[in-house]
Order: sequence, then structure tokens, then C-alpha cells
Amino acid sequence: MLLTASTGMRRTKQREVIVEELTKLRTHPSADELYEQVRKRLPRISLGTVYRNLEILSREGTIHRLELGRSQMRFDGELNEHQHIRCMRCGRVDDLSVEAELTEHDREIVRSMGYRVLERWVELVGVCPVCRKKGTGKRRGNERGL
Amino acid sequence: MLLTASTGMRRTKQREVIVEELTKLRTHPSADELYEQVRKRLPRISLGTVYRNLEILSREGTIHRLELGRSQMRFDGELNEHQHIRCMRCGRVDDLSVEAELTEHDREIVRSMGYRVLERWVELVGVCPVCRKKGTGKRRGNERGL
DNA sequence: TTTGCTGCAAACAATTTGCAAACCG
DNA sequence: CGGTTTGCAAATTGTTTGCAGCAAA
Repeated sequence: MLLTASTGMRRTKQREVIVEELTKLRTHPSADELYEQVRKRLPRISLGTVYRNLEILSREGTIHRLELGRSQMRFDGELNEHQHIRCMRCGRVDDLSVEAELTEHDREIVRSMGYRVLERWVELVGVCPVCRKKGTGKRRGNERGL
Repeated sequence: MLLTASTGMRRTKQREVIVEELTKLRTHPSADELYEQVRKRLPRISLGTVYRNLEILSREGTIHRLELGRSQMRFDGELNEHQHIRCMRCGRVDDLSVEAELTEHDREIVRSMGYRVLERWVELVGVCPVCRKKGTGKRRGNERGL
């Protein structure tokens, strides 16, 4: 496991197993699913511990938190609108119009997986101008820019 | 407002105002934000009514529910992984490797908006092979396929 | 008059937090 | 030892649901 020194993070059995099982699973598990998996090796671990570690580990850049699940749903009166840019700090969502069409090759991949695609969702995640002015605040481990 | 006839939907003041305010707001409001807005015109409306209407209206295709907010967060031990395909019926998420690079023109647009982009998220939403076999179930208003 | 719809409150589900004990360095 | 981390339980937050009365069609 990376990052134990400078960050003040400690190496605990729980954290170790959480990372191991998460790396092993290739299913993008939810916190709860991962909890069930980890529990097979550490029956007395609590769900809260799993949540706390996922939070810390993703902040340190050891794991990745799929930002698709922001806690709130959002609605739009405009139909056929699937491109947005979202601020990861304040949750603000703005419209966007970028290309990102699927190639025929892409379609073929999807077909071969047996999926029927109904929506294409392109979302850029970043920091909005307002939050950028407010200064850094809580930064992610691997902030690089695209 | 569309769709009142065949669907058995009724035209109520609440529904009318909800659609009006949602169309007026260009901010992709959360249910709660929309509730606050609607309350200025209908002070006695309940949050439950707003939720129920958003559900009905999006099922009928009058508004769009941004699927970015599925209720659970998901985690990944693999970093730099941002392309997925998700089943809208069962929530299953599979890896995917499609193009969808940003063009230089796209980058310019984003820059001009003042955003700093840290993640590019491409998600295809559809129906997975398992759910397709299970048959149609609850269908969306405007299912077309991409 | 027949359902669908509403307000209200209670129920749920995912996640977070307070606290005292246990543990890492 | 001193600060982190843990297990547990209670608290929060966003969303859904049961119900009795109200109101469109």
C-alpha cells in the first residue's frame, strides 16, 4: 500500500484488506458490496470503517471514487441533453456542448457486450470558476488536469 | 404541458408550476432546489409532491432526469478509469473502452467557461444482457437506441 | 363519481459522525 | 505515550411511501 509516511496515515489490517479486496474485485463495488467482501476476512469490521477508509484512500489517490454517484439527483426541463460539466467541490452543473461521438468501432464493442445503449452521457468533472477563486481547499491526491 | 390524455395524467396546478419553474431554471436543479423555487408560488406544496411529479414527468418523457445521481457511490481500485456502461434497470456497471477524446475546440470551450477539468467521464446508459432477457419491464417514454 | 393527486408524516437507504476503547508507530 | 483508527450506535440526508381528504375529468 502506498502513502503511509508523510500523510500520517497508519497501516491497519482493515485498511490493508479493504484495498486488497477492492483491487481484486473488478466490479466497481458499492461500499456495501465491498463491506460484504471484506467481512469474509474480517468478520468484526464495521461498515463505518469501510466508508471512512474509502473516503481517506480516495482523497490520498490510492483508489478512485466514481463520481457518477453524487448524492442528489438532478433534473432538466430540456430533453436530449447529456453533456455537462460538474464542479466536484460545490456540485454546480453547467451545460456543455462537446463532440465525443461514438465511433463505429465503439458501437461494435458495445454490441458484443450485449448491451442496448439508450443514453450517452459525457460528463466532465472539475472545479468551477467560483470554487477556483475560493482557493484550493481540500485537494485530491492526483490532480493533474486534462 | 404535453401528455395529459392517453396517459391518465391530470393537469394540476402543482404539476404545471413544477414544469414551468424547471423549464425556467437553467441550472439542473436538485429536487430540493426546485422545491424551494416552486414554493414561492405555491407555499403549501410538499416536497413529496415535487418528488412524485419529477418521477412521473420523467417517466412520461416531459422532463429529463440526469442519471448521474444513482443513489450509491461506487469505488474502483484501478485509477484513471473513467469509461463505463451502466444498466439503468439493475445498476450493473461494466468497464468499457471507447474513444471520446476531447477535441482542441472542446478544450477551448471549457477553458472559456473558467472550469479546470480533472476528470472526463463517459458513461453509456442502457440495458444489460441479463435485463434484456428478462423482458421489457418498465420502459421509458422515448426509448430510441443509439 | 371515479380515480388520480395532494399534504403530511413516517419509513427507508446510503452515508456520516460522536465517542470510548484499541492500536500503530 | 499520543494521535489514528476502530466498532458501535445514533444522526443526517435524500428519497419514497401509506393514508385520508381533495379535486380533475
